[in-house]
Amino acid sequence: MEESTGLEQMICFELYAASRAMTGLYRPALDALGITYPQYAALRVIWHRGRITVRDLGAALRLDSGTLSPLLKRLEHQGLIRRERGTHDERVVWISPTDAGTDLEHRVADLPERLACALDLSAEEFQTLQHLLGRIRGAATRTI
Amino acid sequence: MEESTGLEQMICFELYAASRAMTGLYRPALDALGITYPQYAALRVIWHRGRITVRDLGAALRLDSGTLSPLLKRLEHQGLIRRERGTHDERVVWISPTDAGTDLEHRVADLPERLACALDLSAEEFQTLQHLLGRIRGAATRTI
DNA sequence: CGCAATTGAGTTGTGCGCAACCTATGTGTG
DNA sequence: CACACATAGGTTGCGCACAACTCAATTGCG
Repeated sequence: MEESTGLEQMICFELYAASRAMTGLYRPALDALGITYPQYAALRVIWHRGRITVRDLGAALRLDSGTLSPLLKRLEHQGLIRRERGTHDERVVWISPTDAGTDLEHRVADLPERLACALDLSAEEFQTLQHLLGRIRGAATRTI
Repeated sequence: MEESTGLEQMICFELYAASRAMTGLYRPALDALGITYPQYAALRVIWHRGRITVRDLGAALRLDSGTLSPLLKRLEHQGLIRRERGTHDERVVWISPTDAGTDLEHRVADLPERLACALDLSAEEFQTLQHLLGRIRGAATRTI
């Protein structure tokens, strides 16, 4: 029996700790590929869309340009993505995976499933969690 | 209908986004008090225990000394906590709230309830979420 | 006792997250 | 057309997280 810390009843803390625990679960696999967890999340969206603006990527990840600009610069330096100024509207920057980036996609194809297994949740629990997290995110972002 | 991003099915991403949304929900209230969310989490434990070593605080928050040392130094500079070298074992540092720190506790007493309300979850959903997050954290930390 | 191994805290370096601000480009209105 | 305004992306600064490391104090074992 652990000593009480007064945090047990705080959903916010559970969320914060669970989120960090989860990225820790991804870390060994991602370290081997030379990318971080937020970089991986960004790549998932880029792979899925094929070609996306920094703005839309930020909307998908809920991250602003202050976070994304340096992150994308690092992915570009690693040769995983390409950045091109839009020709029609020169304010926008289009992101797309390079060949090396697409290659990486195939090497991590089984990662989500492997790690979902590690969590040992039933399909039903999984769905419940997803629903509740969505509602939290909705409520929290709406209030702002 | 939003465009698909390929992240919908990834519980890890929902967790990551929900956690950030939640700290964003706390931000206005904590900004007014001049503390950050991790500082607030640390203070909750310190208030609850009255007196705690850096080691035990780290175990409660799942944070290492690399994160806690500078965080505690900032709380000390703000006059909210005291740091004292242990007399019996001079390696350990004991953390305790100052009068100003205890005062702050009273001013945030209603914060968890206020923010729990903003989430608009039923008591049952709340409990389900707590249980599932606990299992995730357990599974993720056990695997390491 | 003497010395290797362990432990507790701190430091350094890297990469987020986010606020605040900047610049360039585009849009809308009179 | 001119000028205010909005928008896209970038920069700076600060505070986490976490790995890797240092150092001092303590413990354990022959």
